[in-house]
Amino acid sequence: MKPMSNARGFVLRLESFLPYRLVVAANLVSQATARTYATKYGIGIAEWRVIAQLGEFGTMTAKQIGARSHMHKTKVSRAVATLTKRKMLAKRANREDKREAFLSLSPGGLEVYESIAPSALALSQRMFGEVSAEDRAAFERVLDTVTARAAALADTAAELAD
Amino acid sequence: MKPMSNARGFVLRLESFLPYRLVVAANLVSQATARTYATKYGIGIAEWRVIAQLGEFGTMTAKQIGARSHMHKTKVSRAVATLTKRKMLAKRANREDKREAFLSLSPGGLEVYESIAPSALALSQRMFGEVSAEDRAAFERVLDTVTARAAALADTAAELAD
DNA sequence: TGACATTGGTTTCATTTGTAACTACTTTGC
DNA sequence: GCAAAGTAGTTACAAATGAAACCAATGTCA
Repeated sequence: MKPMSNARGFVLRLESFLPYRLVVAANLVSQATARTYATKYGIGIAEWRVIAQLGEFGTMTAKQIGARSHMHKTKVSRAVATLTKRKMLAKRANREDKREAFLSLSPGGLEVYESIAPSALALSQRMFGEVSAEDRAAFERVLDTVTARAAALADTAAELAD
Repeated sequence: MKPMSNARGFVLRLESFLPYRLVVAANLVSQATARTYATKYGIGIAEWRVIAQLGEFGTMTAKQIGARSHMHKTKVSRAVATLTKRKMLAKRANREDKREAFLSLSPGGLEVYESIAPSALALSQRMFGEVSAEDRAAFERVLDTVTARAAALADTAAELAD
């Protein structure tokens, strides 16, 4: 199938359009990851992210989790709710500010973390293992700048939206 | 906030975990893009992708669009439906196979394409413009391998799921 | 020819998601 | 000390989404 050239002779090639390719790749990664977590551990991505944050930092408020993991606060709220229901989280009230609560992994949650984390690394290895160190470094640089730029753009676009 | 080390002394640092960073970056890009398209042209991402494909290739079936754009067939179906409702698409029956239909941009649809495409490029420029040519090349290489690997993994995970 | 499997595409249904409204609490400014 | 504004987190509601059932048409193969 050849790209046709249209009235203005202008063609946007999606195949080489970076934002598009980035999103497609991420969707596939996300899907593969989700499938693995779901089938092996019966847990969704949002839940896993909460566990991962708490596994890494020990104790956080829902707000902190949301900020660090770039998740919407309702998503965090629901993930926390289901994890609490499954006894994977410990909630401790904050005396100084009763609106928020300190969250951490329960022994059961820690167990899940300890068992998923290595398998997450293995999965990552399967996806990025072949990539050379230089390419990986470049990849990270690009991700950094793009993340920053896109975040800024998303904000300004959100303002324009009103 | 320092990462704590847990029982096994094992810590997964999400900040430097590539799949995670990839997905976060893509979400931001996707959000920025969606916001822009929505506010400026009143169109969603799925609809835009259909338009982009048809703008690039002229005439395709829904199935081809789905395959090329990595979209679920129901998503394509719905996007096509709303675009048809807005008179941006022309549907032509296939005599040889009455199940499928040939889709292409109507004059109105072409107009939309012609006006969004440059602005999409501009948006991409704003996000990737600062990236050096070498880094960009490396970035594309990594995207290629990761896309392939993740697609394979998503498939096998799907099989395991049953 | 005619049963059976397959395919392109749509629709139904349950789930997921984000927006907005809300509750409970805290901070600010007077 | 208190009204107004702001914040952490939850909930209600509507829109988006994917899995599976479905329909019509085509292919297969005996």
